[in-house]
Amino acid sequence: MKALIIEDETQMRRLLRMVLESRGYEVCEAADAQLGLQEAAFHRPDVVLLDLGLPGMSGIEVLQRLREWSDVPVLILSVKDQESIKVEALENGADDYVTKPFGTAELLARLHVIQRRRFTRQSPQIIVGPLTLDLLHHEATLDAAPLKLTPTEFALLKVLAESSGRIVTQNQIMRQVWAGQHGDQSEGLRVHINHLRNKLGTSNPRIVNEPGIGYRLEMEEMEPQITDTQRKSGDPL
Amino acid sequence: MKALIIEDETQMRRLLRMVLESRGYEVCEAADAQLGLQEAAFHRPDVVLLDLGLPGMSGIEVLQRLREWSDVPVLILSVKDQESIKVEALENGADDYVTKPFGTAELLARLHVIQRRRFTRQSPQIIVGPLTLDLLHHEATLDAAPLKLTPTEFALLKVLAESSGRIVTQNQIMRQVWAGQHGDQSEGLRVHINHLRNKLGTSNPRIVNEPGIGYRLEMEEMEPQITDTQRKSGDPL
DNA sequence: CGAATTCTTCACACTTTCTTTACTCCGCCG
DNA sequence: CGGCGGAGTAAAGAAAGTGTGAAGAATTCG
Repeated sequence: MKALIIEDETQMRRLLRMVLESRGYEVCEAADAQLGLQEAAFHRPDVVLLDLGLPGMSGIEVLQRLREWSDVPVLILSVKDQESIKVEALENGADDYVTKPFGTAELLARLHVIQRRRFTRQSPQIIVGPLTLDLLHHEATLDAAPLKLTPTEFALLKVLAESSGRIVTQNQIMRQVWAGQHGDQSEGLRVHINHLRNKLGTSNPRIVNEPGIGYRLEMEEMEPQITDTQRKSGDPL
Repeated sequence: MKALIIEDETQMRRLLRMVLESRGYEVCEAADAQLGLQEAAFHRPDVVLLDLGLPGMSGIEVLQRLREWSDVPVLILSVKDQESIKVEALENGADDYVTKPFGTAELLARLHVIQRRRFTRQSPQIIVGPLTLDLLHHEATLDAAPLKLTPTEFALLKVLAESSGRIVTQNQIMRQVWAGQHGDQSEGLRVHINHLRNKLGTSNPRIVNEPGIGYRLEMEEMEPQITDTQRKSGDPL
């Protein structure tokens, strides 16, 4: 996943690059509007971060030029918090708008959102936080980095992600992943769960075990709203 | 611009016709699968709206029959919202998918997109790095040097190049390259992949295999992707 | 018709993935 | 404490998928 940063301040460019690369993006930079358009044409990024306060050509104009030939998602960065400028940028085809200074969490979240919006027009996907499963192409990405999954692992993760947050019983998993052949118990399942956990890493969407029942794909760090109604309703199986 | 509606419910047909005609489409209708294929052959529409829930022949089968001789953009209509059905339709050559009930605005927007995509896709050539496929003349060049490809090899490379960088399922390849004939599995595919790899040489656009899934035409070096190695949860931000 | 090209089929070595096995860990309950 | 059942982990064997060369069919073309 390639990201292009169009930003004149070196300091800010370096910060953005670090943030993005830590999430698996391939980053290229441009220090002014002219270079930015060239880089966009050459590298064909999957997302553009555009500063409005560029010297020379205005950010809005860059956006207009870009939109003449590209539909790449564009996230606007600016110190200006005026509504009129937001509106102008969005009307010219920007996908979202972040005001400096901003938190890296917010930046990444908004990046996620705009990429998701673009992508879901293309092919059916299952999205759980930073995890994305492209069912048509059998591709999985975590943050912006591709995840290399075997067919069984993909099918397994798909089952978990389809009902993410809820428990999936071992029987359900066995039936959906190993359709057709039944009879043998969940012996190999634990192994594949283990492989998946390793590939998913220790953070974000985690596969948690509900002893005696099955597994659940859960996001931490989200709103920790613990309600009684939130808990699993009777799963009769 | 002619549109063909293949839909059994009279109510829905009337609605679609109204929506489309209000936008200047020339509309013809078919109430079942058999008629739909006849109409498609006779009127040669520029876009087809196909309901999956037809009596008799399944929508998927209509799509397959249609794809044996036509590249017309097809927009699937269905009440079913299951991901697997979406995938099946898209793998069989559908261009997009709308779930009933839908807003007319969304319908028209998606129609726009798939027609534009067809046109740009049928633009004379596909370019992937140093590789160029001239679809009109069935010629391929690599680094300005002509590539001598057999018809099958060209079709195969075309499928891969059309979604370059992404995985193309073996099913997708089989259906697009050996359209019409079904039944035999990917036996000869491996041989042609091999031939293509030899002709492409060892350098830039490479055909990489995703075991159990399919193939992908990729450029440049892959960034270190996440495999079995553990990821760190601590983000240095 | 014959020759060249192209496609398919097959055999076999090789790689990746899946399953099986064996062991460990942890919480539970007597 | 110590056995028990469910789960996590690692490694080895089994299975499935893939790469490759060559030979025979099918096709095209002169």
